Amino acid sequence: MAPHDDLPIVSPRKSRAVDVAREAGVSTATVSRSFNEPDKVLPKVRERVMEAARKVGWLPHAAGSALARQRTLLVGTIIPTLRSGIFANFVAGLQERLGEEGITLLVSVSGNDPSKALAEARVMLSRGAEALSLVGQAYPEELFDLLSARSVPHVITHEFCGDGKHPSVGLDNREAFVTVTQHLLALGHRKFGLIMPDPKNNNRVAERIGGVLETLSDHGIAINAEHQITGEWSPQMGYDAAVGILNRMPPTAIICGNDQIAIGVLAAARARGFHVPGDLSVTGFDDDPVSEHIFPSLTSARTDNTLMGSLAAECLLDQLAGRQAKSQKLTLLFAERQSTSRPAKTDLNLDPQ
Amino acid sequence: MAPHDDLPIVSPRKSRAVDVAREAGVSTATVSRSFNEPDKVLPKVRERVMEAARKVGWLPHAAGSALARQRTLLVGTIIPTLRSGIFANFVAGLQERLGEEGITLLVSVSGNDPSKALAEARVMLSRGAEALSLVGQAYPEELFDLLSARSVPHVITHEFCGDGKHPSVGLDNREAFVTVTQHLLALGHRKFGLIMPDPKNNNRVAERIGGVLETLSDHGIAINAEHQITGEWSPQMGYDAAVGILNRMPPTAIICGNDQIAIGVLAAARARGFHVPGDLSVTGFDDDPVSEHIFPSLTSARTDNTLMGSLAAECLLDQLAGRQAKSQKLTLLFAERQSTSRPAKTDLNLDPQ
DNA sequence: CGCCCTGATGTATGCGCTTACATAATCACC
DNA sequence: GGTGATTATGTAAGCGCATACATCAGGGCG
Repeated sequence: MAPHDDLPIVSPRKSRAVDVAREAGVSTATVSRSFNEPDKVLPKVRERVMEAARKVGWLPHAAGSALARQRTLLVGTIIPTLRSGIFANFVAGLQERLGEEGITLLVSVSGNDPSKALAEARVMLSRGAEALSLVGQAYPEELFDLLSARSVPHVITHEFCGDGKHPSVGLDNREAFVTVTQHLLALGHRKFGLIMPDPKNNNRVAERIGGVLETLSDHGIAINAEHQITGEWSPQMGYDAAVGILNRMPPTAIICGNDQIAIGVLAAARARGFHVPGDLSVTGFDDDPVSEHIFPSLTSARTDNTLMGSLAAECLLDQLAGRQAKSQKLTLLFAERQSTSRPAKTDLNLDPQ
Repeated sequence: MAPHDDLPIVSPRKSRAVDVAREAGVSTATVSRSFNEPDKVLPKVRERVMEAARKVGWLPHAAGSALARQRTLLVGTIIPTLRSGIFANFVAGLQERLGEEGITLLVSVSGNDPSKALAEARVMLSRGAEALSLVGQAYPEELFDLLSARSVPHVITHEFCGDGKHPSVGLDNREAFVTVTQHLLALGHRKFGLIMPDPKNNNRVAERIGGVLETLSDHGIAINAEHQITGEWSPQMGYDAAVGILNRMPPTAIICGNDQIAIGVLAAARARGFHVPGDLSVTGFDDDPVSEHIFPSLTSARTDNTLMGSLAAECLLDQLAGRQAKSQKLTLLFAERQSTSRPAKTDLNLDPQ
């Protein structure tokens, strides 16, 4: 036997459509049709093909298919991080909806770094992503140029952009924090602390901070500089920030950028002997599943991130199908709980009402 | 001008390597080399190529590349859900490490459904995944057949399999809950409640339950059937389960499958007037970042899931490079906090020590 | 000055699949 | 039973890229 006989001794080369075709006694065209347009092939033949495919262990290879069909059935999403329920739920919603259409989702994380996001976008386009979902709009212009040059459908999420420059699905972040702030104002608070994530490269957070400050300013209230803290968020960061804030001239309410921070604040209040909500009201955001069950339970607000994911998917699917993209403004779900109440003493509260 | 002139009026077809080649006055081979083996091409020429690529907006198309190169640089992971910090962190770790090697991660969720997992695995192989990361081993034999038939490297995570049937990276789940149980036994508890996720199709949870029951049994202790509850976990489930358990003949300690459940249990205890840890000790698992900051802070244990992700990546990279795969048993990080203490009254505690 | 070697580039084939088109087979109907 | 319509299948040409091999240009050296 010649040594170059094509006996698959060493590495049994992965099978290809032609192997299935041979096995089933048909042409590769029929194999392809059996999988992609089953009703264009005689049931008897189709079954023979399926059986042959099973026998030789064949799975169609997407690369070949993508090339021939000019269609990858790939969609990409770029998110700041997976380490947050917000984005994890969002991705889950996105993936579930896209999966229903046989589309595979490519996920990549940019850590809120615009240039990393641009690089990731390049990778995704190179991989053949047919559409992209982006969190916010804080990206280099070049990214959008890339998309429009190739007319790649995209959607901005976690942010509702009224201007309509891009289709978007998300919350009005400013409005959301206006709501939170007004809740506290209505309870009678006049002296505030604010602990937020870093607004750098994060327009959503910037909007939220803007919403708080503007609303307070409308009521003639300013936040003392040392009562306003931003940074890399975590419960510990909330704790540390709150300790600083409560140290001197403490406010009667602290608005937190999310529940993780707020839970740290609650711990700090406890450690410093502040009673919540008697001495201090605290609000979170995102409404973590545990926030309802901790003590004191946390006043918070959220939007349905899974829904946001599926709406984003819908928006991309619409565009891929040549339909008009719908932007959607999601509603805020506000949950008032034990961590907020009227301030115990009204201090210098001169509000004439 | 003839109407069929190749003027890109309507749809400016995405550019291909040949367009770049023409623009730069070289062949497609040189274009390819400029991108993949830059030092095999004269700097002057390479720059000309890069400039041309920029000009015509060309990105290499992965499908063509994959086909020609017989290499997709794609790796897949199948996880039960993204809606859990455990898996989100794991995926993040996995992706970070693979990304360093220029490998794109394909993520899909199976919801602990073995047949869904099999389907997802098929999709991933079809997409050209060169290796797979799987949570646990509770999959149809067919899935592993698929992998071994094509000799696709894989790794089992979130579970350490001593048997060495598959490379694995994870915790010894039984041992972990033995540790938790022994902690409570050492404190003097003799009457236990157990609230766990559903062990169906989830060997990790089954092992954990086994670890608890076996350890107790070694001490001659059995858990009352109505003090042992499993189900779809959430803080609310923990709350409901605990209300049931605390209703009659309450135990002095409740072991929970994770922190979310435990936080629900804490809420139930509060609602029923049980003081934690005086009247009731509670343990969680996974050590959620908030668990240290809530009141009472929660005794919990965890493993480093991001590390697990990067070790899993390493294991796959080793196999892809033809090196030996290393299984790794991760260490348990146990955190004793306020939610556990000696039981207030020793009840019927007859332990002679 | 010619030879050979090295390094840069080009030519052309094939990766695995889909699909337009060609062909063959079947059927209805007069 | 012949004709045209209809349906089932086959043939073959790419999809965009990488790369083995061929070619060509220099350069070193005798």
